[in-house]
Order: sequence, then C-alpha cells, then structure tokens
Amino acid sequence: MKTACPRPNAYAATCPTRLVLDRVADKWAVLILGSLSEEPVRFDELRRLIEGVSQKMLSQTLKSLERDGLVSREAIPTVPVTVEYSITPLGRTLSATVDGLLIWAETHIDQVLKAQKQYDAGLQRKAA
Amino acid sequence: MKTACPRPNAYAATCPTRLVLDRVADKWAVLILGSLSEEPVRFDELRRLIEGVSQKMLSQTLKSLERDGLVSREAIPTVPVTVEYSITPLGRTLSATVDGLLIWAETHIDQVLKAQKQYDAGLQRKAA
DNA sequence: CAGAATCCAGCTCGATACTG
DNA sequence: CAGTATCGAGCTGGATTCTG
Repeated sequence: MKTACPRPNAYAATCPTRLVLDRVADKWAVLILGSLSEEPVRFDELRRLIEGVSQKMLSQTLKSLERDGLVSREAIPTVPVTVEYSITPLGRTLSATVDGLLIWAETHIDQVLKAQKQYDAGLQRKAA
Repeated sequence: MKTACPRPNAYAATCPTRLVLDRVADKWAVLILGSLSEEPVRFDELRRLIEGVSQKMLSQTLKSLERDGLVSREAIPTVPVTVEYSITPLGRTLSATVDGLLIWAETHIDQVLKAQKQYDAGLQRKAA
C-alpha cells in the first residue's frame, strides 16, 4: 500500500484505478484488444471475428476504447465508407498486461475446476 | 494463438478461461483477495475493511472464491462462532497476477485521462 | 459498410428483515 | 458474529429497426 492511489481500497469513485479495472473487466473490450493485436480490422470484420457480439456492444465498446486512447479509429473515404480500427501503443501495453491474466487462467484452470468439484461434493454430503 | 484454449476467442461458454476472467472482472473479488493478502480476516472485519460492500455481496463473493479454491474458510467454535477467511496459495498466485494490472493502471492512468479529455474536446467542436 | 436509436427482458445489487 | 431470505429499483445488453 505504498502507491499514490492506494490498493486495495483504490475503488472509491474518485480513484481512477477503478476506471482501468472496469475496462479490463469488460469482456468485449478484452476481446477487441486481442483481435486488433495483429493488424487493423474493419467494423464488420470485427463483428464476425468476435463471435457473439451484438453490433451495439461492439460499437459502444469501440467508442469507449477510443476515448481511453487504447484504440484508434480511421475512416477511409471510400464508397461506402470504410473504417479501420487499430490498437494504439498504449493499448498494446495494456493488452500485454492482460495477457498475463490469460496465461494464469490457462495454467491454473485445472486447479480451479478441481476445487469446484470438491466444494460441490462437500455440499452434497451436507444436503444428504 | 498457440494455447490449448485459444485466445482471443476463448470466450465461448464452454471455455473455462472465461470463468477466470469473470472472476477477475469482479470488483469485490479483487478487493477481498487484496484484503486477505497479509493475514486471515474475519467476516465482519472484512465488511469494515472493504468500504461499500453490502453483506450480501461479501458473503456471496466469499462463497464463490472459496468454491474456486482461491480463499479458504475456517470456522472457529467459539461463542459466538468466529470465522476466519484466508487466501490460499492458488489465490495468492492470482493476486500476484492481478497486481500487474493494478500497476498498469497506476502508471498509465494519466495517459488514459489525457486521451479522454482530448476525445471529449473533439466532440465539443463537432457539436458546435 | 458503419453505425445510431428504441424497446424491453433479465439479471445485479442494495436495503431490509430474520436466524443460529 | 456470521450469515440467509426476500423484494424491488436500476442498469446491462440483445433484438430490431432505421440512416448516411
């Protein structure tokens, strides 16, 4: 707890750490960042790439990401308009950090699943 | 994309990576894990420590964390009962990973805030 | 193609009250 | 102290429809 914005109680509405956490907590945001890691992608392409997004959530999330400076938007004046989204350098550093989490998930999911089974089994016995 | 559970499209309901992400996305879960990092803490103590939790969310989140094997619960048979929650080794590895995110937040929040200002300023001009 | 706007079903979460 | 149970307001997000 030696940082300017103290953890773990950095969640007061006034504290901006919360803002970042909320962003990462957003399923679609993480997915979008990942999809843009290799190259710029168009709106509709993203829609197909990210299975299950509604166009509302896609548009909404892209707008937030752009506002946060994590993604940049470029409208190319073709007919009809083409819009390319790409990840910014800032977004890339965040993405790298999030990757740490994904790796944790992949390497520890077995333990989590096992713990769940044991827990549920314990409840079974009590119920009986 | 060389992992067993492919990213970024690891979000299908069947894919357990999602489960972990959802856990991390949970504000209270992160806060609880942080609060337990030093030593075991009792329920009511947690309630005071974590400003703004309802006892419902605290109880609910603790239960999930316990089920996932991230937190362990020990009931001490005093009168009235005392219950101590502590972080497990598994929970500690997750917490360490999440810390990376918190550090990112602290070191980059300035850039994010600045980007937001610029974005909002841009909208202003259009509206005018 | 790239969105904006509207409508509403469902789930989350806080508040409140009660229990062992 | 350590919870559980219930209820309702509010927000989230999907489906649908429409525009430049």
